[in-house]
Amino acid sequence: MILNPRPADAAPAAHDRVYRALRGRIMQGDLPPGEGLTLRGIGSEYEVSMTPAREAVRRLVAEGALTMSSSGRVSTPELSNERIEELAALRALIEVELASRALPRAHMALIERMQTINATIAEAVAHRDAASYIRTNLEFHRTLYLRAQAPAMLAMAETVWLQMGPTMRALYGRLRKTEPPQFHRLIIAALRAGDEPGLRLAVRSDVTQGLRMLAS
Amino acid sequence: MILNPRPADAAPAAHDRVYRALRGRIMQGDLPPGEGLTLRGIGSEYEVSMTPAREAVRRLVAEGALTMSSSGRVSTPELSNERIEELAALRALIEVELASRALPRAHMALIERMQTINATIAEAVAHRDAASYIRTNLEFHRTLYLRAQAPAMLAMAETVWLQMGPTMRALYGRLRKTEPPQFHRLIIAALRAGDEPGLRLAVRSDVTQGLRMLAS
DNA sequence: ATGGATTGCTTGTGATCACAAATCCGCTCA
DNA sequence: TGAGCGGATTTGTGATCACAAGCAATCCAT
Repeated sequence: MILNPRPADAAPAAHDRVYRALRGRIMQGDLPPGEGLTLRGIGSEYEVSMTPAREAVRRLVAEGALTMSSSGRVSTPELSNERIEELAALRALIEVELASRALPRAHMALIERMQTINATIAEAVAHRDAASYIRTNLEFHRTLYLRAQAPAMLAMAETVWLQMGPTMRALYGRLRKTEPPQFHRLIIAALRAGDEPGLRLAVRSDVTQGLRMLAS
Repeated sequence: MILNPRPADAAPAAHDRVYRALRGRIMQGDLPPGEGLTLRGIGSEYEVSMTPAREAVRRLVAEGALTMSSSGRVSTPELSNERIEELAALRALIEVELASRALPRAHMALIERMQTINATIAEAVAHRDAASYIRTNLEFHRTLYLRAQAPAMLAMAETVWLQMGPTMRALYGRLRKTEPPQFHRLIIAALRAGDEPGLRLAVRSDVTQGLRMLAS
């Protein structure tokens, strides 16, 4: 029997490090829509050659986090209103299902953790910190969905988040008077009550909420 | 004004050609689950160097069509029953929505085209041709979903198909007595009648049908 | 002064190479 | 007979280079 087959603490591959860094920045809205990226630029920024930069970018393009022109230039996506509506509908479909599957396994410790995260969100809103808001909001949802024990669905949901990242920043950034997340309280209340229809409605409302900002 | 800015008929990039070829083979079940692939092997098979082969493989891994071990070895995925259930549930969620959105735009020519495809499926079943069955079955669904005018959703659905490709082959391959697709007739009938609830049920049934083969 | 061609720089693509790690094979020894 | 071990080979990773296409700023002609 092999004693130590795990490269767990080994240095992660360069392309993976670059991928994770870029992915994090995109998902939490660090990059505005339409931002152009170059392989050599990414390479020098993370002190690697073009090869790992290319692989990280390719992976993000495959996930829809970046778009690639016919000539190979990559940039953050500028989503049309129709595409935003589609992505919101996908979020509603997948996340309602995830929440529903998580409900039977949601015990008190989880609900309290979500309440803590929700308090952090309220802080971010008060400080007009868009990046912190987006990041903590995603953490709120992910905390719940992890309990669904459905990794493929969660991966799909994260892919959708990733695609909306730059646009979310643009939306929340231009927003002046933001109210604390009202639907998060409904989600927590439904979890407490074990109310599945109420939970589905609350999640759907929370996810679809951002759409109304498009009309502004 | 530039007269001819399109590289439409230009030679597609090598990595893209390799990607499409591999993707097609995976989606229609040419490769069994657990099949190992090597970059140099792919490169020599398609007469390219390792670089395009690596990019094609990376892209497929990002889409879940291939799995990558911690040491970087790639192979077609061997799905657990839990994962298959998840993917089937995702298909049900997304494809029911796609069908629902396509329904108002489904005119007679489309329905007739689907009926033609369905006849081809029956032939494939009669000849025990698993690859042809899978390919034509996907064409049946894609023909309908294209009418939904929802490219992001369709891309998600195709990603799920891709992940199930090798497993589908294993499932249909071991199947002896196959009946022609019963639910496809229900789908067509619901389209004709403009019956949205019936369409949703028929699509959900058709998508979930394959799950029963797991119990065998 | 303005429109259009052209030159030079930037950028992505693909090939090749060096290297380290993992895998696989046969061998040895208990 | 079988488990552990050794080296040879295979394999992925990352860097570098040559090349062609793209893009932009410039320059010239009208």
